[in-house]
Amino acid sequence: MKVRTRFAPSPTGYMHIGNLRTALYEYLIAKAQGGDFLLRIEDTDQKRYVEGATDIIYNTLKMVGMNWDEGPDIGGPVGPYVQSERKDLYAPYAHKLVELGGAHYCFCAEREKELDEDGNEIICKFEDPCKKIPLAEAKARVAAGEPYVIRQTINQTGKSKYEDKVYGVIEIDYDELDEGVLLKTDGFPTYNFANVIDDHLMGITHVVRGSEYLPSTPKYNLMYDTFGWPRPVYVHLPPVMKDAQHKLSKRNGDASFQDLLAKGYLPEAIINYIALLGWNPGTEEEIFSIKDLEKIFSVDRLNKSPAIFDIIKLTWMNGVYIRNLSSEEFYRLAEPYLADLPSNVDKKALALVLQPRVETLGQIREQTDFIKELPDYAPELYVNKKMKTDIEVAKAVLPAIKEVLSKQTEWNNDALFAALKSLAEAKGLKNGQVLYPARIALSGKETTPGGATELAVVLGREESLRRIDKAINKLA
RNA sequence: GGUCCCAUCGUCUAAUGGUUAGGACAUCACCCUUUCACGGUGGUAAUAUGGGUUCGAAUCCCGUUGGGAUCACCA
Repeated sequence: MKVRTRFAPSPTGYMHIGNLRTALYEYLIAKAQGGDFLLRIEDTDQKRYVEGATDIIYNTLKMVGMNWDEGPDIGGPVGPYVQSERKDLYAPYAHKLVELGGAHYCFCAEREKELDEDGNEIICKFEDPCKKIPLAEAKARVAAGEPYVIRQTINQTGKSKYEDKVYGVIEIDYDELDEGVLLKTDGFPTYNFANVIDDHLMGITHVVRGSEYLPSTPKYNLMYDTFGWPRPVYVHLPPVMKDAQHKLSKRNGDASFQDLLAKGYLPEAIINYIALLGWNPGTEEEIFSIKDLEKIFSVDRLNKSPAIFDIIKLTWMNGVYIRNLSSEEFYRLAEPYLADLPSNVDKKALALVLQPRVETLGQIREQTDFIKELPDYAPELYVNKKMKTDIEVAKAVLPAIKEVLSKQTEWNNDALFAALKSLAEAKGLKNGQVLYPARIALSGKETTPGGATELAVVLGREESLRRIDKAINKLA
C-alpha cells in the first residue's frame, strides 16, 4: 500500500521549529517510500484562528522544498483539505459511533477546572452521568432541541495495547482514559475526533505527531476499532526543547522559522539542522539537502529522547552553507545587508572577503559598520605583540604608507599588497609591521573582514588616504 | 497526585552483550596567515545511581533519582 502522511497544522500563527520538524519527518517518511504527503488545515477552533497564518504555512513549506501532493490550494481526490469546509461531514460519523456503542449523547454543562485552597488544579477523572441515559431517551432530548455534545464511551476494562514505531509497545489501562468530547455544542468536531475521521477518509497510513499524544492514542484506536477501520501506523516524535526543562514554544518568543530567516539563516541549513534533531543517518555525514534526506531517511533511526535546540550548532551549519554558495549567489543574498553602504564601495569585492567570515547573513552588518563611518578608536589598538607593532612603529610607518599609496596608480589588492610589501623590505620591517598599522588606520577595529589591502580596495583610494591622514594626526 | 514516556561528553548523537565508548558543534592548544576568519593538527570532556542476569552490560531485568508528557466543548 502506498504510504500517505499528512501535515495538519492549525492556523494559529507562525511556524515554530518543533512544528516544522514534525512536518519534515512526515514529508520524509512519505517520500522515502515513494508515498504522498498531504497538507490539511485544522481550523476547528474558530476562536484561535489567526488571519494570514495559512499563508505562512504555505510559504514556509514551499521555501524549504516540502511540496505537498494534495492540499487546500491544489486539491486532490479526498478533499476538501480544510476542516472547517468538512464540517458537515463529521456529525454523521459521530451519530454513527453512538449507534455502534462507541459514544453517547451528553447534556452536562461545560466542565470548569476546580482549584484547591492553594490554587492548584484538582485532577480527577470525569464520570459522565449522561452515559447512563437510555439511548432512546437521549435521542428524544436531542430531537427536542436540547443542547448536547457527543462524548466517547469507554466501557472496556484491562489494558489497551498498541505499537508505536519509535516508542515500541505502549500499554495503558482503559481506566485511565477520559471520555472526551467528540462533537462540540457548536457542531464542530474536536481535534480528537476530526483527526480520526479525516485520517481515515484521507487514507493516511502513517500518523506522525508529537509524543504528547502517546497516552491518548488508545482512545483513537477504540474509534478505529469500533468503526471497523484499520489502525494507522503510529510514529510519535519526542519534543524539541529550549533547554533541559522547557519545550520550544510559540509563547516566550522562542525561535520560529521566520525569526531565523530574519536573522540571516538559510532555509536549507535550517532544514538540515532540524532533520538531525532526533534522527541520524547512521553515518558520520551531517550535511544533507532535503533531496538527500528523501533518499536516506528511515523511521528506524528516529530517536526517542527529547533534543535541545542548539542555535550555536545551527549557526555553524549555516556558515557551512554560506561558504558553499557560489560567490554570485552569496552576493545576491548579501546585497540587502549591504544596502546602506556608501555608493563608492565595491560591494562585490566586499562580499568576496565577507563570505568566509560570516555564519549568518545578519553578521554582515556588524562586520561592515566601519565602512560607512570610521569608529573612534584608542591608539592602543596599534599595539600587537605577535605582529611586533606598537604606537611608535605606527607613527613611523604611517606617513610612509601614505606616500606609497598616494603614488599608487593601480588600486587593486595585488598591486597594493606588492607596493606595501616592498615598502616593508625597503625599511627593513616585517610585513606585519606595515600591514597591521595600515589595517587599524583604515578600519579603527581590531577585527575586520579582510586584511589592510583588501580594506583599502573596498574603501577606495580617496577614503583610504583620508583615513590614513586622520591616523597620522591622531598619533601626532 | 494517577498513568505514560525518557536518561551516553556542556549540546546533537554513534555503538542493537565483547570498541582504548566513535563523530559533529562548542571549548582549549598549536600550525597556516596580511588582523580576524577559513583551513589543518591535536587535547579536555560522557554511559545519572544502586542492585541483579552473564565468562562479559552503555546495551537485558528490578529499584532509586532526575526530567518530560498527559488527565479541556485547545489542537
